Amino acid sequence: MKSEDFDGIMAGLTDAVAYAKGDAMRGRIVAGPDVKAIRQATKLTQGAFAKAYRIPVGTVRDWEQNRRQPDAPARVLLSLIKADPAAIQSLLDKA
Amino acid sequence: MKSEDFDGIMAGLTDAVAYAKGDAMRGRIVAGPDVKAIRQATKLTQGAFAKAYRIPVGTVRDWEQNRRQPDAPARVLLSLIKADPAAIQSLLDKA
DNA sequence: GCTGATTTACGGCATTGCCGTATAGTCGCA
DNA sequence: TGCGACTATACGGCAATGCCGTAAATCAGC
Repeated sequence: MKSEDFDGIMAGLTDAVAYAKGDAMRGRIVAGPDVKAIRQATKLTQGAFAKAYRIPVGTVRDWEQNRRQPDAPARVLLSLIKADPAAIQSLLDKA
Repeated sequence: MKSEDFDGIMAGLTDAVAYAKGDAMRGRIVAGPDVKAIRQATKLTQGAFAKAYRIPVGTVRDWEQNRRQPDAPARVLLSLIKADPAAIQSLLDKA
């Protein structure tokens, strides 16, 4: 198991504990798309991801920190990126 | 020339007049994506378009009426749809 | 002329988009 | 060990959008 996996598990545990305490502080337990996971799947930094898909960095940050929930159109875009990151990128470059 | 063309020309003229009068009422002269055009290229109604691409109808309406400017993530989605409507749809169905 | 479907037009509130900046963690290097 | 560069987290804050609802207008077919 890789070290990132551990981080993921810890995050999950932290959420579980927060949930048990009735403390929603860290974020919604069951929520929208996991932007961080989608981005990490592309192996890009927040900055690179933002540029690649033409989204303001600040917005990506808000999503990853669960400060803001991506709205409907944004969720569609994210699911497209998740489904086929490369295809979306090339489509974007050509456009 | 088709009748729709006339409508387009009229809209253009109306904008030009508004612009000359310094009256921005009707909308930005040079503006964001022409959502209506993008949708019509798919030959779908607002309702069908909304469902197909998982965007709330109300949002599509606001865009077409120039009441709201699609934000950055939405613009990306729209340009993807414009670039390859079919590809995006199938990607969405599979997701 | 009437009817159903599509679109336009608006009111309105909660929520997000987006920017800026300060703090913290990581890594390689002198 | 300490510095600089890079990446990510945290958060303040305002303008603007997302999204819903509904009434009026326009359109297509009977």
